[in-house]
Amino acid sequence: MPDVILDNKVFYNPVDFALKKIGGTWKMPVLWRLRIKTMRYSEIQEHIKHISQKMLTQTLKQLEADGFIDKKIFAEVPPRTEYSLTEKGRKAIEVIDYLRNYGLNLMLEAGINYQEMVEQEKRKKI
Amino acid sequence: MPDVILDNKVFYNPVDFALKKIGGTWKMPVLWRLRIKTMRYSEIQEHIKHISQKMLTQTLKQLEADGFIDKKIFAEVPPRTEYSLTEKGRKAIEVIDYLRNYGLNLMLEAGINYQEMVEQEKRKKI
DNA sequence: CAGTATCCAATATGATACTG
DNA sequence: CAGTATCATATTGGATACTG
Repeated sequence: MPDVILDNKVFYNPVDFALKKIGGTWKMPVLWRLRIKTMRYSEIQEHIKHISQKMLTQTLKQLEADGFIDKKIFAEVPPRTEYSLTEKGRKAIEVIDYLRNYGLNLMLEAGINYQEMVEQEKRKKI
Repeated sequence: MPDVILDNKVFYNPVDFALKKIGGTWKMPVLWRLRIKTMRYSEIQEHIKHISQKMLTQTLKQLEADGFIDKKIFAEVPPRTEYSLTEKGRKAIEVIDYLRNYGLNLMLEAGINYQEMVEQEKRKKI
């Protein structure tokens, strides 16, 4: 397999390329939240447990630069910014959905019923 | 999303779980090579450009521990070891194939015809 | 041949304080 | 509210030398 160089980065193969675009700890969680609706910065942060301001900002910046999301700034006080999926971002959702189902299967094989865990957490919050 | 803890590791979500099992730089390349046939250590190393001995050993060890590959040691001199996919490993190939196709599409959008690059490299070697 | 062991560099992520 | 800037830490990967 030949190496590919783009924007001064080296990609070893197509999977490496895909995962350098939407992989890492936070890109898929952010895209996944946006599949439902347009969200503002603080809203995304509230929805994703553990994510720091630094990583959220960095993740949003890269996803926008790579064309997966759109950013709309409203000239208001206090400022408001809204993020939404592009068509390219919506294609990525299919990949995330596929990977997510595979992950759920792997977890079941390991004896973890994740969907049930999610249900239990909902009940606690009510 | 609740966190999941298994073997002293924290997983944030199902995608995180899947990619901690078959993600990283080298696991998918190794699994992908084994989809064709059983291979020995040195054979895998020759097929995967850039991979170091350390990373190959570590990758094989983790894939075996997680049940994606089988390791068979032959009591010969010099020693011979063969690695092959398990049924779980063959399921992972489907995921890799999916991700690979997505990566090829992303590359095309970025103006990179990877399949053509692979063809050109073959011609050079002949 | 098929690994181990050790040390080092690069990158990814986190914590904290500050700002238009 | 939506960031930036800086410093610290953790994880990953690479280089090199050695071994049953």
